[in-house]
Amino acid sequence: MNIGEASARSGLPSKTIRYYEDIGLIRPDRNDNGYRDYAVADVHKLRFLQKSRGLGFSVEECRQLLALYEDKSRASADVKELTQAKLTEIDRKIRELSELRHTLEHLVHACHGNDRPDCPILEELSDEQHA
Amino acid sequence: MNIGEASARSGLPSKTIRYYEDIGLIRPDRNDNGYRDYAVADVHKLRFLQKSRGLGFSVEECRQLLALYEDKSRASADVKELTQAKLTEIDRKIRELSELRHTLEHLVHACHGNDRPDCPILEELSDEQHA
DNA sequence: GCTTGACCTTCCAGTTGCTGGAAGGTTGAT
DNA sequence: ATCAACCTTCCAGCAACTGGAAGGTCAAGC
Repeated sequence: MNIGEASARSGLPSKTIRYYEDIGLIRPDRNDNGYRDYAVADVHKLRFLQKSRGLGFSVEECRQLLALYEDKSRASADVKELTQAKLTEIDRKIRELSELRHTLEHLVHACHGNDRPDCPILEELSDEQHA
Repeated sequence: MNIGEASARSGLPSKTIRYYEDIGLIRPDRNDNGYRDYAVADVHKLRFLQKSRGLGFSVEECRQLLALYEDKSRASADVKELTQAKLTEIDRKIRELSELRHTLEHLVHACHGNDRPDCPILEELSDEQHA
């Protein structure tokens, strides 16, 4: 499929997809006319990239995550260690998002308007992290 | 407190903290010697920024989130709408992180080495998102 | 009191990760 | 055949830092 369809299916702008090719994250085929030709597997990788980038992983981290999937020898200790590190990071992010969610809910439901600055939202958030 | 301590307490590099001041996210006092002087509340904001940036929110989104906290009139419909939008976004991020976590666990425990490319990890991830 | 080292300051340049636009080729429909 | 809607490369610009130079401040030790 052409880049336009890959874009539509992955949720990434064509520009970004070409950029990801530039930096070696994906390697689509080329048609005789010079157009890029994306396989379904490429779209899966692009969706994966779209999500992991949106979740605050750097491009290099995304490269590692993709490598985890592609690495033939991913049963190795190295790969398991890296994966475990990423799992820990993901758990932390989930925890932080839950805290952020709690904070915003608190803002909407509990602190409507006039009880600030007694409303110690950011303090709470910080304290939780300190603990 | 000086920027060094604010950095240590917030987890943000001093460089980044100065940058956040440049773009108007925080406004620390200045001592007579010209040094920036951070209050505890500033550190809370910085921690907040450190987290929300790491969770994939843009600086502009972080500015909105901070504004939600600071806005005197945050009981207004506008603010509630924005907050609700952010809550939806946070829920999506949490869901995506959970999927990513599932994928990685699958990589470590189920697909050790030789059962690829039958192991349809990215396909799964994509399908879940399609649904 | 003077030096040393660890702070702090500003400013400017470089990097990462896109993003927009120009200039031009391809394709499919009218 | 021409028109719109694709695609191509290339180059410039923006967002969000990041590093380094050049220099001021401060507390400790001699």
